[in-house]
Amino acid sequence: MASTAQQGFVAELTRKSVDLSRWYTEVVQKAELADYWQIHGFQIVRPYGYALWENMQARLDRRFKRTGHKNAYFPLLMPEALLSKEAEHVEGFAPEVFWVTRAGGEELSERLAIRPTSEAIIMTMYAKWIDSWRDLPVLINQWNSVLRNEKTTRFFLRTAEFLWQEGHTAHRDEVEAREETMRMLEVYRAFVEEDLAIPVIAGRKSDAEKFAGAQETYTIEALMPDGQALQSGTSHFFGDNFARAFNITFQDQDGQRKHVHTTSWGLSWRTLGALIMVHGDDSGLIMPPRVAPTQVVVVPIRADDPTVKEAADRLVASLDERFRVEADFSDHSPGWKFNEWEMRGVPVRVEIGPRDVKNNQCVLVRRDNRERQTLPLDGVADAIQSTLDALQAALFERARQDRDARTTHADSFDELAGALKERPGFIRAHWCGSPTCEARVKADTGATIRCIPLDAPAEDGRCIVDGRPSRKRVLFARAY
RNA sequence: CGGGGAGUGGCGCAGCCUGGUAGCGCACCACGUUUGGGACGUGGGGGUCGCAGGUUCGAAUCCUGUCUCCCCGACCA
Repeated sequence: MASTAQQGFVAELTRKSVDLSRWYTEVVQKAELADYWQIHGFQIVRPYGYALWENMQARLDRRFKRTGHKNAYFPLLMPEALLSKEAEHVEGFAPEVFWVTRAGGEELSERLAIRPTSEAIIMTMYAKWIDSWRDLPVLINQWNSVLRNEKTTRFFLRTAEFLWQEGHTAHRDEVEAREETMRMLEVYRAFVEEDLAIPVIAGRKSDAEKFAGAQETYTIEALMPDGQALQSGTSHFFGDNFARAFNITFQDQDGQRKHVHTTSWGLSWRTLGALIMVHGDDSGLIMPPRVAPTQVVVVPIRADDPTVKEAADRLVASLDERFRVEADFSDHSPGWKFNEWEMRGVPVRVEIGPRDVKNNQCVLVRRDNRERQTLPLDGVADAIQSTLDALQAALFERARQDRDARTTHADSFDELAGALKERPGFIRAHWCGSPTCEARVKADTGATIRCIPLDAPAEDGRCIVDGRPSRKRVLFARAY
C-alpha cells in the first residue's frame, strides 16, 4: 500500500499532464535546480542546475571554437550616452534597463546603465580596435549575465538577471556579415537539436518582432508541450546601423574608408527551461545525456553489506573515466533513491545489491521508459554508452513527433483562432507581410508570428487577415 | 498599472467568524527494526503567528495603516 510519504509526493508533484505550469515550478525547485532571491525576479541557480548550464556552455563553446570565435569579457556598466547612441536600440530597451545613479554615497553626474545586452559597450571598443581591412573580421563571444527589469518572471524562462552568451562580430562587407548571421543561426540549430534534443524551426523574424536596432533577426523556435512557442536563440544582422552609430570604420584595400557590417547572436539559459519542459514527464526531469549533470547514478541496495559497498565502489571507479557518474550511498531507502534520481532526470541508473554481487552483475535502468536490463559487470560501460546514445536519440524523436503533432495549417483567420483554442501549437498560415495584419492577429488571438521559416516551400495563398497574396506560409503561435 | 488571493517552525497548511499567549502533515535529530520502487516504531528539537500602531485584564484571532508574495489581465526580444 502507498505510504503517506508516497501519497504526499504524488500530491506535491502535480502531474505534468494536468498542469505544465505548476509541474514546471515544482520540478525546478524539488530537483534543486533553482530558487528565487527575495527581490522578485532574481534567480539563484543551485549546483545541480548550474552543472547543467556548464555542460551546455561547454558544448556550445566547442562549436564556437570550430567557427573561429574567441571569448572575451566586457564591462557590466556603461554610461547612459553609450546606450543612447543607436536610436532604435535605446528605445527598445529603455523600459527594461536597470540604472546605477549613485556611487560612494554621491549622485553620479551621468547615470550608468547595467547592460541589458552589450552591443553598445562592445561596439565602442570595436571602433577603437578596427582600422584596416586586415583587422577584420572580429569574431568575439562573451559569456556573461545581463539584467533586464521584468514584471512577470519564471524560473529560467524570464528572470531579471540571466546568464547567456552574446557573440558580436564585425565584417568587411554585407555579404560576409550576412553569412555570419546565418552560420551562427545554424550553430544554434545544431546545438539545440543535437545536444539538447529539442527540435526547432529556424526562420526570420517579422519587423515587429526583430531585435531593437537590427536590420534582420533570425531565430530558432521550439514548441513546448502546452503548445506555446519558445524563442531559443537569435542571430541578428545589423548591416552598418551600429557601425554608423558608433563610428566603426576601416580603410579597405581600395583605399576607401568604409563602415563595417556587424552581427550579434545570443543564447541564454532560457533553453534550459525549454529542456525541462520538453523532456520532463510525470516523474520529473529527463536530462539529455550529452548535457546531463549526472549521466549515471549508481544506487547500491544494502550498502551496509561490505561486499555490496565494495562492488559499488569498484563499479563507480570503473565508470568514472567515461561518464559523469554519481553514487548514492545515502541512508535513504532504495525506492526513495530511485524516485529522487528520476526526478533529477539522470538518464541511466545502475542498481547493485547482494543478489548482483553474488552473480557478478548489475541492473541498468533507462530513465525515459524505465526499461531494465540485468547485465554482467564486465562490459557494462559499453551497455551504458549505447543506452545513453539511444536515450539521446529517443528524446529528440519523441519531441519531434510531439511538435509535429501540434503543428497545424490554417487557411483563414477563423481557422487560426480555432486551432489556437482546439489544439494550440505551431500554426502555418499565409501572411501578406503587413504589420497591420500581424498586429491584428496578435490583438485578437494572442498569437504572434514566431518566424518566417527558412525551409517553408513556396506556395501561393492569401493572407488570412486581409486576403492579399502571399507566397509562403509563416509560423504563428502563442509564445512564452 | 487594473482585478482577485495569501502572509502562522525548512515546506505545505489548520486555527481567526464566536480573543484566553499555537497545532497538523512532510522534512529534521536520536535509538531500534528495516532496505530490489518514496519503510516502520518510540522518543525529541524547532515558530510566538509579515511589519507598525490601536482596542482589551489578555490579540495569530478584532480595528487602522503598511510591506511583501502569488494568480489573472496589461506589458515584455
